[in-house]
Amino acid sequence: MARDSYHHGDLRAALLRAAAEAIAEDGLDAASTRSLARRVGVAPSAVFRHFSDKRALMTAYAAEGLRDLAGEICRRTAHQNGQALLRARAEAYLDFALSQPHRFRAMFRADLLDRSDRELRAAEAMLEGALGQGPVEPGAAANDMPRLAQAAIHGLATLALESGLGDALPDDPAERRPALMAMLRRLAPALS
Amino acid sequence: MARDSYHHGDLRAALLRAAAEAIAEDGLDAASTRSLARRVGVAPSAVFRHFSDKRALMTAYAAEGLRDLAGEICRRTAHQNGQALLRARAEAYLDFALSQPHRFRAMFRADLLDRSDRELRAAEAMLEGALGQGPVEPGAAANDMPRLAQAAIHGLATLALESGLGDALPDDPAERRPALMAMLRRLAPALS
DNA sequence: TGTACATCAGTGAACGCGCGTTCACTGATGTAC
DNA sequence: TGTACATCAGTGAACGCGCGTTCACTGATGTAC
Repeated sequence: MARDSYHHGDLRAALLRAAAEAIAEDGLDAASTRSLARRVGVAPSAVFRHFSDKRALMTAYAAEGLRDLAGEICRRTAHQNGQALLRARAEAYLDFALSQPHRFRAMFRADLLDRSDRELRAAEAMLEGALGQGPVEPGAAANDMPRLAQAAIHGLATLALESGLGDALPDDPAERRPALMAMLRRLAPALS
Repeated sequence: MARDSYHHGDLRAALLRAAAEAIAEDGLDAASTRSLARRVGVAPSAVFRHFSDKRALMTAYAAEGLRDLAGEICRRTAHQNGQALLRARAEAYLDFALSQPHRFRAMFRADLLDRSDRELRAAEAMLEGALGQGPVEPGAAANDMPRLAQAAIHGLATLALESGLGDALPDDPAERRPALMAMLRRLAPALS
């Protein structure tokens, strides 16, 4: 991790870690290739030895986020069924968005990402998988309800982050989560 | 509209019009203060005679968008009731997002806006009003269903714009609207 | 085990860029007498 | 109606900035004999 020699060891991973830190602290604009290089203690040009361009870096960063979210959802919905499964899934999604807002935003900023990237597509598929395994009997017809549920939760999360819910949401950040969870509880039955 | 004299006439409005055009054509990054000044045919510094800073300009731009969306919703839901009202509202919201994606994004980009601006807050209230007058008997208890419905539709719109719906949505843009409307039709009953 | 050499992962300087914003200014406008 | 003057809305030059990316380079690494 520390710079033990001329060669870094794993600069690629270090840059992604730096991006995660910088973005968590100061938002997406803090993730310039130069500032990340600075953070890691490396020349600006070194970045391009590991990423073809800035977009590639952001894409890798976003893919990691999607994978993490998918993982978190799987973890928190394991051994759950029916209504409880849906609720646990939604809560995991919302918690992720609320606790890592900048990261969450980056994951859905098409303008920053390379949609054709294989790693990104795989990560998206992984998230879809985590969201898709609904409480549906195997063999039943394709069901897009999980997707609608995601849309609803995604909208709730996005609006909450961008203060798009107006006075439906308390200003105090500490009270936001409970308020959102309450809304969620009302929403969940409608989407089962 | 044309520059008929040394004084512009209504530079403020002209700048907002320029922003609308530039953003519609080339996205949010195209709305730098300098490029807007260029577009209008005015010195870069002239912008700051009408807006205290860039954020103020973007805020005015977003407020206009929110008002337009609210207006559009009102227009298309007039004389509607019950299930039809909900669907018309959702369709108006989705159509706005799909037909003016960059503009729609700007309206919900908290990082670009001054949330405390009075004009913006008024515009938000206007949109809430347009969304809030649900099919609820007057005198009934406060109902946050309209907000949940907005969240669902907002999520659908956002995910569609950012290609977050994966293969649930056709690649061909022309087929997207019908596909989304179909999803909407399935969603609407759940939210009444 | 020791040396020669190809490969790899960095360096450092430079490129051109457009940005947001400021300042002292000047030309146009409209108002008061 | 004509003139004096305050106000207003522009100009134009300059500021400092950080950005993404390129290039020829060099020092470190690991492999083959």
